[in-house]
Amino acid sequence: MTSSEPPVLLPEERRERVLNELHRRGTVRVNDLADTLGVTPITVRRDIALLASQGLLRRVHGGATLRDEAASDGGPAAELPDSHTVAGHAAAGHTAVGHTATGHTDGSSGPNGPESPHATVGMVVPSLDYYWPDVIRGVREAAAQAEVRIVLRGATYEAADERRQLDRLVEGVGVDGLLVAPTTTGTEGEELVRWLRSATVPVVLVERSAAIGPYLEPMESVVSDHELGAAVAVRHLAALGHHKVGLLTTLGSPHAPRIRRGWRAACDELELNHTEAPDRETVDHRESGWPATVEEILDACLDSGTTALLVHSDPEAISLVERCQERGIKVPGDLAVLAYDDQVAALCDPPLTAVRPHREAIGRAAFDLLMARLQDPSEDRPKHRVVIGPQLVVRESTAPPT
Amino acid sequence: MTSSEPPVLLPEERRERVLNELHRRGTVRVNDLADTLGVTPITVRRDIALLASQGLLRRVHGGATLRDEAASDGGPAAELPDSHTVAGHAAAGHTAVGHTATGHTDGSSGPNGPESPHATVGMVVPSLDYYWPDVIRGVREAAAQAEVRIVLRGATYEAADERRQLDRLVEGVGVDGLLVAPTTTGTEGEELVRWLRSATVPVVLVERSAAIGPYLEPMESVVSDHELGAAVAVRHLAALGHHKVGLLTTLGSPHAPRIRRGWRAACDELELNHTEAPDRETVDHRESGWPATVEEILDACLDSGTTALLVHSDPEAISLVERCQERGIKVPGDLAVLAYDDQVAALCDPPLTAVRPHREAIGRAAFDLLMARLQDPSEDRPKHRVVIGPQLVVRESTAPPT
DNA sequence: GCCCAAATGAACATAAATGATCGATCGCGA
DNA sequence: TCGCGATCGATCATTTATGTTCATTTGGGC
Repeated sequence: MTSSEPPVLLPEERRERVLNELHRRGTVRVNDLADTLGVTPITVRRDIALLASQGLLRRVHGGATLRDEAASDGGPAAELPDSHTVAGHAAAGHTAVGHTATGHTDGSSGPNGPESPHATVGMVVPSLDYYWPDVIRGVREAAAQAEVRIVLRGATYEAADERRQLDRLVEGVGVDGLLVAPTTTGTEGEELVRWLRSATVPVVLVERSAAIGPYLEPMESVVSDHELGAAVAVRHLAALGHHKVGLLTTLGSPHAPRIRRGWRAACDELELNHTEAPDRETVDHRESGWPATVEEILDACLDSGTTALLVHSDPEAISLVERCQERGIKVPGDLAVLAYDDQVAALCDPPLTAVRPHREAIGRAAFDLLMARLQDPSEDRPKHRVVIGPQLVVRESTAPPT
Repeated sequence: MTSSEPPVLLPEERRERVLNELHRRGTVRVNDLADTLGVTPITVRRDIALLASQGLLRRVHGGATLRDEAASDGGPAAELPDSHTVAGHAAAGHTAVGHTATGHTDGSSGPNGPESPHATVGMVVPSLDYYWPDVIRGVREAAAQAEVRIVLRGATYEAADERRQLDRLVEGVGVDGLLVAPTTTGTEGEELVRWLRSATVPVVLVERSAAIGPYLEPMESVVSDHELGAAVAVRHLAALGHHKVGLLTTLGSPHAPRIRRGWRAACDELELNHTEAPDRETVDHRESGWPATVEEILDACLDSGTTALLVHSDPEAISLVERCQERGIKVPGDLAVLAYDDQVAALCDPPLTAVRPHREAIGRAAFDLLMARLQDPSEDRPKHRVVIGPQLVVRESTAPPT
């Protein structure tokens, strides 16, 4: 939060943020928004009225809600084709037989599943732009096959926020299960994990893992094997003849520690002399400190004779490659660059070799795991964890050192 | 977590919750809701009245119920198709509870013909008595649901043998996929792994893992988390107050290294003084050297003041407990014994606390994984690995040290 | 510099939401 | 069937959100 900043937003931007907030939270209230956006309630109300007239949300007393529901069962409803939908992904391919997800987890009273023949699954991810859309797509595809409804919420990277979302999904929307990529660090993160553990519906962690209980048993989860991904990257570079492979990760990324571990293990195993190779955690490429950091790193590479660099997050890798070219460092001639994520790595000028966590498969596997759990919620079914191997996509930014 | 949260809900949200609660429970009471939602009963009543006027529920004295009959109320919704035909096998209790996985049934060929050749899956396990029958049962149950045929072969613990079995299954029987628990050690083991890697049909390893290819990518597998199992055992013993926890594993068991790793890690983490605690690998309890080994170990425990022992494989644990009693060492009074496997641990005289890898779940998961792979055999589907957490079954052989 | 239009805020009247009170009803057990 | 306690409904008071109208500010063209 910590708002109270009046950086004169364009009205358009402001409305955008209203929608954004709405899609994150599910509901917004006028006064909160007024506070957050630094305008008076009147203005917010006008914004909401405008957006409502465009059918982008539903006005209610005190704020606005996503306009679906309408009559949760009244009629076929189904009137909004838009809403949140990730475009593209035409070739769904898989015809496949659907699941039969009829998890009615209520367990008590309700004699027969009264409403909703199909389950509803809540999903909370830290952001709705980078990385997660593909995961979401995987979930959506699997859910569509199983005829399960997905209720998506984006959170900030703040545990308190996520906790609120989850509460609302379980208590308010009444989901049958949760797919969550929570913040697990910090005090609030721990509390969040505790909340998840005692949640009344099954939970599957996505790209996160956490251990709980008296014996630190892991929760059910689906994760990419980032250790392996980094190791594969290093082995690829080593096979090309590089002897020094540096690492650069973004501060605060939940994946960074695992990537670093894999990188280190592989370097050790292959006896690459990485003691002198750069190993840095940097700010995000949008931060002001980024350009200076890049310079430092490139200097460090040149000084130490490092000929290859594994860079976590495509944008940073691309930005770094651009800077290389400005400084006359040839990629891959002088410095092989390998991006970790493969979100946009292909779009770089020399297209970047990249490690790609298969985000879609992660979503799909997470959904499958949750369905299996809904089908057998008993304690007797042991905790399953699924680990998915990333893939190495070789492009042009890696080559033998010259 | 109910109640204790009056964070000004939007009226709309509140009504939504009322509906959710109603759908979940079948009935709601005014006072309960008032309590839960943090408003007065009057407000709840008004909400219910409103929702009733929309035909979303039926008012009754004291609360509301789902409106079952088509009451032809004057509301906008008139009547709704109440045909909630719960899809497929709904509750059905247990009895071969359905896994879901992605749609399986027929393998790669036909879309979903009810008839048509159902897939055939070959399965090779090292033995048909200890440990594996339960795994096989899990596979069989899952296969029965998917209407897939299982061709089972038991091999000895010799790689050459297994290789021959596999060849015959693929070439002769013509299976569509393989579930294998191969011997991965030794020269022939490596060769076997290489054979598996280049097999013409998808392979899922069961309780084994192996890395292959230029970048040592893991093969698809389903394994128990034996590290975790051992760690849980240690934590249990530590929680009881033991400060020295010994370990005893059987020579040649493929699980032993992982168990040892988990044991060591947990001991380190909990700062148990295991440097002096016995850590032994022994021959099988049927070997002639066994009795002498037991004596040695018991002596070592007594000498070092070790009060708890984790024993891999139930038979060894049972035999050891018998010998304890002969020597007058009380279990659990003088020595807490924890068996790893829980095959027959319950049958011991003081029934043994044990770590139980859920063998049936392993079989089921392996089958599901293979089916998912058959459905999408493309390289694009990344390698999945499933890790299943063992369960701790507390019985009478563990207690605080006296 | 002037004027227009969009955007915003202020003030005031209105509507909605909520809670309290009290008499009327309902449900259930004696 | 009677009676008692729990519920309910109607009305009123209070608080909060909204709609409307009018004034002020902002940003451009001309």
